Amino acid sequence: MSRTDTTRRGSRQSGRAGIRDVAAAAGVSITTVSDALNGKGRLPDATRRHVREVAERLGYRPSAAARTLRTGKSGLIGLTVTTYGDEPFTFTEFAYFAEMARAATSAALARGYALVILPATSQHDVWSNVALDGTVVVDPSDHDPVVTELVRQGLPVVSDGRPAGTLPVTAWVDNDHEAAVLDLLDHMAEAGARRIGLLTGTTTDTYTRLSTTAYLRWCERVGQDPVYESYPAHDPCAGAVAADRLLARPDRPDAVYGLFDPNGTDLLAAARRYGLRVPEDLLLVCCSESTVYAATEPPITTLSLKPRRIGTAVVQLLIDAIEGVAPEGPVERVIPTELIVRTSSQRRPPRTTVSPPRSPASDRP
Amino acid sequence: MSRTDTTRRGSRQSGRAGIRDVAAAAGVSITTVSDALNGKGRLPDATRRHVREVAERLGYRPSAAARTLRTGKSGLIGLTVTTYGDEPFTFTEFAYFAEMARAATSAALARGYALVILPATSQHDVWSNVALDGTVVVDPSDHDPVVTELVRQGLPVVSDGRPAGTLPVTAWVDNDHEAAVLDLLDHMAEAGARRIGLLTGTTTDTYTRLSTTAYLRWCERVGQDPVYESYPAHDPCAGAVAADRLLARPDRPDAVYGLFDPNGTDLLAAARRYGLRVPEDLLLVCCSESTVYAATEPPITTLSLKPRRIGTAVVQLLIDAIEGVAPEGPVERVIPTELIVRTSSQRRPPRTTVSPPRSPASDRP
DNA sequence: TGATCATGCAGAAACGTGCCTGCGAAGTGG
DNA sequence: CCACTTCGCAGGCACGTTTCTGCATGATCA
Repeated sequence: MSRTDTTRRGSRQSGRAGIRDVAAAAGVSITTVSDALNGKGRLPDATRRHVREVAERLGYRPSAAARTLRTGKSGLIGLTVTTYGDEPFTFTEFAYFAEMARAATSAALARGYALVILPATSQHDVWSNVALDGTVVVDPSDHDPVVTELVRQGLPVVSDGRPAGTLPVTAWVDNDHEAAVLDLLDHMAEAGARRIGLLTGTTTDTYTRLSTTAYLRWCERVGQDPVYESYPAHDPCAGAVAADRLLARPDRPDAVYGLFDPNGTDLLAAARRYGLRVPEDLLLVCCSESTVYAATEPPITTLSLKPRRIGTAVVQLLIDAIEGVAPEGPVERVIPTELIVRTSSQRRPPRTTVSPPRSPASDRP
Repeated sequence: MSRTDTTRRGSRQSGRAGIRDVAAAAGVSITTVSDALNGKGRLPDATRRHVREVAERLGYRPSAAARTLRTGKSGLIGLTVTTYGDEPFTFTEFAYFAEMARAATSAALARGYALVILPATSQHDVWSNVALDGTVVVDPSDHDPVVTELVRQGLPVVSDGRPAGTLPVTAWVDNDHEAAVLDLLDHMAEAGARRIGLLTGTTTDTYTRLSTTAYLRWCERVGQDPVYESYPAHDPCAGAVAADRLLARPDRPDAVYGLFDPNGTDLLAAARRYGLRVPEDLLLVCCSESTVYAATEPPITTLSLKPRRIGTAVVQLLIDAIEGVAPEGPVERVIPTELIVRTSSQRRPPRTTVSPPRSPASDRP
């Protein structure tokens, strides 16, 4: 009677073996199978081994959907990238995102979670079609609708980038952008820069805003007139144009810091166009994670935001919150930046000649 | 009676609104809500609008887990990267993977699917914890255990890279590696190469094998003795050493093709060490998607495998198979490669002088 | 010897949907 | 006026787990 009930519709209906099939094959109940496989309940080792063996023989894999429905945990976390403008999907366009996403994926897997990459501007379809335990949001805008929707659903949200305003994130991770910019400007000034220009963005995200105000504060402190050009960061052509404008100004700077990844090559090209030598006539620093700048002529000093450490920290905090390990109240974590000094920001480099046969050691540090 | 039954345990038990809450609030049955929201059944527009409005007001989002359990479709597809050796997660180490993953993610989202990146060597935990509708496998090895397990579960599997042996994949996408190598060797021979060397790998994956045999065939055809060095592709240091060995040989080649991404810089460094000028004394080509090689001294000719097109094609085929749009039998799709010719493989370049003020046009084509 | 208790397991209720079945009411043709 | 179709919607089962509750059985103890 009970046997016919458990095998109600035949054991091979859906092709895959279910927990009922295992129970029938092992001659035990569904409960016993579940307990044996999950290490719960009070079962003698003999039964446990027997059930495990039968499950193995049948190639049983528990249904992730059913488990998620029952337990409320899916083991999936989302990684949201806020796409600029109408661009379809600019992820990995910048090396920062690629590095950060890689570290986040690794960190998630190490703790038994899988990571799903979702653009913020995606059709709502995809968002509600995947069961998430929590989400990492990259650079959320003020009053971000995605974030508010997620917290309304009761999901923990950790942001890469200090949230603007009163955005109710569970935790956030960021660099100290202001300190980084101040430090970097000091570095250029020490290298002999008299008037430092800035290549910045027109967007209002936290990174752009903090970096720009830090620049303005620094200018005020040292008594220099600000010299900067802004452009929409998502448009690479606009970046090249802005770089050109900056060097075409009557009050042309003798050093420039570019906030975005492609600014280095753009500024280098513009400098060549105006016959400016780097670093003799123009000091150059840009914020980038790209390895390209180790191989340019000359190599360009970059500010690294340490995306790997950020990606790892963000995921750790998120999983802590999901599993309830997190302390009370919002958590903030600041990751130090690193200035990778290369030729472009040293007015008196070790070798100022354009030596063709460089030593191999200088290529692979 | 029926009302108390539907709201059995109170409507606010789990915090989120369920379909029952919507039904109760709208004064209709669960079936009607489901039909109204999914556009099924026969309902007058008035009821449909009313239900949609109530659902919107309550902020109702259907449970992805429940829907997956019911329908059997999760809207998730996996992207497996076969990690080399014990390396934790070499994904995006090579630009090829990064580009391919990005294109795959985009293509999946465009069709309403989300993409999960999973390493093949991960603990089985993660694999069975996420409900996948199908999987993309990158460069599966012969008799790949992951692939066989997946097809045993009845999931469609599409591979990037022609499967070796009788691996039962649903479809595959690949370049014509043999044709690409033959074409590329011809190109170098036309540029004046007399003896072309090869930097290859010790692994037995399809890409390495096909490329190497194509090289050997070409050598036989033109009557040249093969000159090659092999090394484990996952070890960057080994690559540098192998490049050095190749140029240190008594029968030193006057042209080299490197199969892997970092080979270009490695060979360039080795050439400098031996005082060889590129391209005057040594022609250089390597297979890479990295933009670094546009900016090296000199710029290096690369073979692009078009990872974006591959990533897109792979996902399209997979989703076709999932949705049953696919034709009978295995599908094969060959993506053409592209040889990006730069200075390193042209013995008589347009400008052979090291002109300092290059024209801006040459930087941004 | 009867009461108490740990042990080993089975029953069954959820979890939140989708969809098949079916039932009353309203319209329609003879 | 009756059979018959169509419309509009409700009931209820099933998806495959986890887990709470509970029931025998043998062991232990007063």
